[in-house]
Amino acid sequence: MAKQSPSIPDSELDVLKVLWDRGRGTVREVLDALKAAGHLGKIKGKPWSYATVATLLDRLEQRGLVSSDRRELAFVYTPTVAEQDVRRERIGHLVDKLYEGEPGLLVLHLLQQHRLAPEHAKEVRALLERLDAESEPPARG
Amino acid sequence: MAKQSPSIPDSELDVLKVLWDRGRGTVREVLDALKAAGHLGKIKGKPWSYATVATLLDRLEQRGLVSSDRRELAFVYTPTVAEQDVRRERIGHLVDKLYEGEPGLLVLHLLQQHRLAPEHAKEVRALLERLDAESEPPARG
DNA sequence: CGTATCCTAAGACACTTGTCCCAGAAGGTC
DNA sequence: GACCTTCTGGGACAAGTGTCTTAGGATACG
Repeated sequence: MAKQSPSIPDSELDVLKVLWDRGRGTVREVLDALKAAGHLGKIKGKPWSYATVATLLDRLEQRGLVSSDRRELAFVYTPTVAEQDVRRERIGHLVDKLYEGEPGLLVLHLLQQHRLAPEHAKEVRALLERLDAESEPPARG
Repeated sequence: MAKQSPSIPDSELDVLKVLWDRGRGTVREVLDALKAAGHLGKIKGKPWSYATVATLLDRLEQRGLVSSDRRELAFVYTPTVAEQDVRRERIGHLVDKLYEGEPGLLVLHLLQQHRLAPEHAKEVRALLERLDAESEPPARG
């Protein structure tokens, strides 16, 4: 056993997101959800075919990221990883690749180059203070 | 101008980073730098061969991300994109794919799940206050 | 000149990704 | 039972990536 998460491809991620949003779904349901959301393939620039979604779900299952369960006619797929985890993995990768493993640098860049919604900025400040207080030694004299 | 960068592959990024660090370099220099840094291929898990680095530099040139200039014996490669830009592109992608286009959410996640070095935390707080002050009406009284 | 070096060019090759077609099986309908 | 409809299964195939081999040109050195 080596590594089963060679970074999920974008297309599979799109499928996975639908499952995260809905909890579970069949090929057809995922396809419809994507269409409803106006999703388009990155190469052909048009909505995926049923087969494409099926393949993607299949590959996700091979990666162990979703599990399938046959009910009635169709397989129902359920994610076995949390969005959290995938996000964490992606961030980790990005930070390692482009920010020398320093999440702080990424944060700085985000703040400098991407204007965030004010409510997020507020939350960020609050969170930061909380963390600050925690990590600080109880300044005991 | 649309997008000529269908996301740089990781391997090419590794090469590009060396060029960013050193300003420029030949195949051999990049190779040596990577070896010195203990870099290993992701599939074979061993240091790249000269040819691999050459291929990667070549592909980078095809993408228009580095330019080559023959001096003496060897080609010298120089990056034509700034690390900044690549970082921005990557972040944008990540934010779009996993954070509904909200950089603020990413920041929040980073702060919650990745402990950052205290000096970065400090900088972040400072930066945030500055931004805050700027965007706020100069409530001077 | 002959040989050891180092460089480039060209391409090979396996695996991954993006995308889809088609032949059947399973179930419903009259 | 003959027919749809919807699913699954099993490829297929072009591009993109990761990695290397091989052949050959230029340089350097005795």
